[in-house]
Amino acid sequence: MPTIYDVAKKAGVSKSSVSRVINKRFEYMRDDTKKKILDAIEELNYTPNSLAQSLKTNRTKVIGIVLSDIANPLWAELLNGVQEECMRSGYGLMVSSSNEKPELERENIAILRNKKADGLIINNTGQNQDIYQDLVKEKYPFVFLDRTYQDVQADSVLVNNILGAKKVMKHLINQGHRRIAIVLYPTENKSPRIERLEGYKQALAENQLPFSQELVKICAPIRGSGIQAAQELLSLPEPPTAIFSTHAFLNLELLAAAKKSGWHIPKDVSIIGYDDFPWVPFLAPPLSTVSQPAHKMGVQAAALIINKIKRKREVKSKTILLEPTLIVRESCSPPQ
Amino acid sequence: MPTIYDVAKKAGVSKSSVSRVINKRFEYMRDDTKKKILDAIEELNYTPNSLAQSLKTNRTKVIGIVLSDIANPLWAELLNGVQEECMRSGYGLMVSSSNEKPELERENIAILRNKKADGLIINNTGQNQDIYQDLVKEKYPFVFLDRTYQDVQADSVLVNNILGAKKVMKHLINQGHRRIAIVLYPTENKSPRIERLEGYKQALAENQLPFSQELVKICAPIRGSGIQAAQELLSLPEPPTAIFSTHAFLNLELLAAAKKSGWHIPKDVSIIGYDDFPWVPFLAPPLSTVSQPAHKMGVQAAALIINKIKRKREVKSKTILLEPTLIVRESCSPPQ
DNA sequence: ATGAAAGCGCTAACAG
DNA sequence: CTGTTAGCGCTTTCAT
Repeated sequence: MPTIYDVAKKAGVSKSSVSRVINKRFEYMRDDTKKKILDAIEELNYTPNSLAQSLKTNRTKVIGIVLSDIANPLWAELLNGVQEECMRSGYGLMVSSSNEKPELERENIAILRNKKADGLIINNTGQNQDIYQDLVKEKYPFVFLDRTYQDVQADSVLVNNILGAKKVMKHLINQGHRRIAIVLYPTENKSPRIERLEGYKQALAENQLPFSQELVKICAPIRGSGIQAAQELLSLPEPPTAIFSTHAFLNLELLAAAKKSGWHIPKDVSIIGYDDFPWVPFLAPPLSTVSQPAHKMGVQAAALIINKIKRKREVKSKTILLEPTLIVRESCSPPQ
Repeated sequence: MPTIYDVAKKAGVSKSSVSRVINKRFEYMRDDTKKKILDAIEELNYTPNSLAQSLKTNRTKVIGIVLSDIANPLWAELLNGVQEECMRSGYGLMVSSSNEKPELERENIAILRNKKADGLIINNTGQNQDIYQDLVKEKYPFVFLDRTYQDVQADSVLVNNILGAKKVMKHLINQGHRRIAIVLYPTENKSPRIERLEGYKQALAENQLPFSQELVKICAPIRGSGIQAAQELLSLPEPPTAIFSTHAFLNLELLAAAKKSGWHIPKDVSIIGYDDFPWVPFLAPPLSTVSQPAHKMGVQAAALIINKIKRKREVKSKTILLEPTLIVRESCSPPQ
């Protein structure tokens, strides 16, 4: 690989001049030297060594993202948006996944920092407050994605989960449902989970419906827990007429439970889920869901962090709150 | 951030000794100096600057992956495997997606190379032979993932697509189907597409069934083309009794066509698809599909490239061929 | 068993 | 307008 020195030699100038060309500092440069250098670069097929540049300038033009669960197809869409925006701005993207494990999140953040990512997008596990605080303290640029963390003063790109839950509840209540259950994973400081539950509660209160603890099912974060939850709900003396699923995995487990137990959806019980995907219209039955703008979230998060990297000056921390959309299909009907 | 010099000063030794500790070259080091240095590192909370290390050693401990379409959920699973293996070996992972566009693939590979990724995993678009050749010529370590490229002598991690197609065909033929259609995207040098079609043809030949061009539907790589293909097939004077879909997106479009046109699957036509996901059992009807070991593919590809990076010596290029599995559900039945 | 010194490829004062 | 110089933080001979 040719170096800046080779170019300088071939063009008959100093390295400084070549460096000026690389960095487009043409202000005081004569056109003919510029041309000589450009020609030499062309001829040698030279590209600056970004490692050397980064060492010198302390900027890598790489951002890192820590996902909580890369297996969730929502993130695939989101990653697409992030990657798009990165390319647009000439940034590279390092990806990692914590699989909801706090230790892995720590490790991933450490790796990304060690590789000198200019900034981080963090879909936090909610279990590493000290690290998030450190980042703030050291003014390491980062944004929270999809999940915020209350005691940490940082930029975030979020979807309004209270609103999402309320849209769900409004739809069900309008259909005449009065006993509505919610299934969710343990909240564990994860803001979307907390807020969806909160939206559920608020909607009940606003409609003068009683809150009943037995209709709130916290599912262990393992496969199959949603099936059991559904079965328990439907075995209640006074079972719910509708179930609000707060997670894409749980959506499927509710369908599995119905299949297993022979319930008809929506005749026996209405189901409404979270997260929409291209295959959701073809499920049995086509599921009504809350759709989140994943791609847009990705673009915005990337744009935000890149912007933050560029102008390092203290800006008041900013939250971008996107709106979810309720998509009505055939999995809900008025209760019998 | 403390540098190696700070550690040396605090420990009262030279930078060389600190470097030896960082790189675990303890052979000739007295235990007490080792301890002094370790203590200083601890105390200062020092981590070596990986940019400086990389500049010196020409290794970044980063690998890059170029996906052809990050939106396909198959890659989410695969990425998970890649990322796992990367962490295990202490490698960072840079991700990009070409969205099947050759120019984007070029650009992504260029970016990854510029960032000095030690090796590349390429899910190629099949349209950039010159670049793949360059990589080989320059001995830049890379492996092809899921798609190989015939004229390029490189390592690959693949799934046996001929076998996949044959398993599909065997299942259908055993059920009594004689007119079986295949829908696919333009082959465009993409080995899985070529091979699935090839497997289809071979299976016909081996079972003394005629090959009929009208039963092969090449769909434009845009949304909705599969719907039209299905409608054309079913409007044939002698329509197929079964359709083999070779792509996860087309699976859904066939279901959409059925829904739109009121066909019952499998009564009116049997459908069998490619790629299995957690939601496939809940589709209407539960789709029989070919399942590919995506996670395993990711792990193997990462392991292969990391291995290749480590021992640079010329090794004969290696292909790992994994087996797909046919999962039978309810979307196929003997023809009427 | 340890240190001195050169240099990876680049940028950025500072001179001139 | 352009070149000289001094590093960025590390590794690696080569001495001792």
